[in-house]
Amino acid sequence: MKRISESAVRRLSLYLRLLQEADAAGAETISSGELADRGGTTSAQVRKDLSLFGSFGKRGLGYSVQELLERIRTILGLQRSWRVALIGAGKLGSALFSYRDFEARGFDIRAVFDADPRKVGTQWGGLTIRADEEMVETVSALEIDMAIVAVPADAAQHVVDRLVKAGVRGVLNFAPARLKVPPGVALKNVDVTLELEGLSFSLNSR
Amino acid sequence: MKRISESAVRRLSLYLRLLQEADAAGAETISSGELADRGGTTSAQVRKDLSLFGSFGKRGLGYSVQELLERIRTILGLQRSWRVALIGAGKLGSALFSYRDFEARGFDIRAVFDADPRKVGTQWGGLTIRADEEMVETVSALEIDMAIVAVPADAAQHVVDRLVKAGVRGVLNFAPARLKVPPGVALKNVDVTLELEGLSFSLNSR
DNA sequence: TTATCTTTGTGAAGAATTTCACAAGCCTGG
DNA sequence: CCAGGCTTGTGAAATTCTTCACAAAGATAA
Repeated sequence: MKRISESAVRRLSLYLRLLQEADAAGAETISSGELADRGGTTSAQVRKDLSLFGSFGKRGLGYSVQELLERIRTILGLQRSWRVALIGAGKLGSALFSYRDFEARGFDIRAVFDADPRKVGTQWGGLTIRADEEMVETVSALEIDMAIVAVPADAAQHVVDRLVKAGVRGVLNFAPARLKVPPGVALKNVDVTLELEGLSFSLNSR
Repeated sequence: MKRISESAVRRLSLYLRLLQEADAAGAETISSGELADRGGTTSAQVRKDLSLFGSFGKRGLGYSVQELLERIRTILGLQRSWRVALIGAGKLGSALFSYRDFEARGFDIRAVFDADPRKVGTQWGGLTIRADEEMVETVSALEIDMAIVAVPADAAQHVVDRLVKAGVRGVLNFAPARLKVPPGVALKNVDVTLELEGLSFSLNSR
């Protein structure tokens, strides 16, 4: 299959959200133009993105909201739910954990780890925080698919190495560090400082 | 001046971090190849990125770490510090507020707002949480440059409208919503669900 | 000094992504 | 059934981004 660019995937994810809104608003069908307006892109872009995976629309009418929802869910692999581990029970970890929107979208946090012995054993909404040392064993046993890393930068690589050893195949990293993962493991970074610096650049060059 | 792509700016921001690490490790000079290895890109890319702004290196030797640090700081607008408002004193807001790395990088949180009357008046590390209603007045008075929006999706547009009215020129949005801002206001989105869905896509297509 | 090694800066080539533009298809109203 | 109005799907063009490849220049060693 043709290679799909990262930006195309992001946009699909965005369309999914827009479709859910349209669905909640009771829309039966939606056109590429409407999706484009709401998503801040162009109708040609929307159609090209979708055409990478098939032709889902009806000429003259647009796309069935229900059908397109289902199609994009399938494309993104969201028909199933994913087992997620959260590493780091600090403030950020806590914020992410209680952001229960994840669950609604099929990302199911099944385990939480922290390096701090004082936190280990604490209950977080039905889960017991475990020690980092247990990570490899527990993550394997629970068949965790992906992990969210919310630890300090200097601990991140070590954590990721453990996760990889435990068979995790995707990592979402919040630590401001460039992590190394072997091929076959997907890695995404969220770096807030970097975003702020991007804003700084924009504000600076006017 | 030539248009600079967003990806180039992100990479500059990354080089800045790598240079700080190199500096801390005592390096005097660094080559495009070393930067590329550490940053996960290519040496040609590094040189192209830098050449957008001038020629800072010495052939045969590389770049002076100190000088390049300074140059990139200038390019990104980080010689000055920026006045930042944080909107939303929930878990995420709290995590962001205590992430004091921002301050070290010149992003100075000067005001915190929340819609919940029970939180208003609370002290957060020297700052008093203010009511949303005060936003326009206070943000103008404090000459806030940019804002971090950490409120629920359905409140985000309203918040941003207020911020724009108050003269804010950059917004970093954490709410899962597509926000509208007038031209002249920079907007960046951090959307964790979208990143997770990107991972889901990767794991799904193997 | 000269030969060799390294690394930059940059046109030019190549690849990827986005936009254009239009034929073809479907719907509605008459 | 036909005409008019929309909207898709998609080659082709345009644009943007990345990689190549090499001359030029500084460093080093003898």
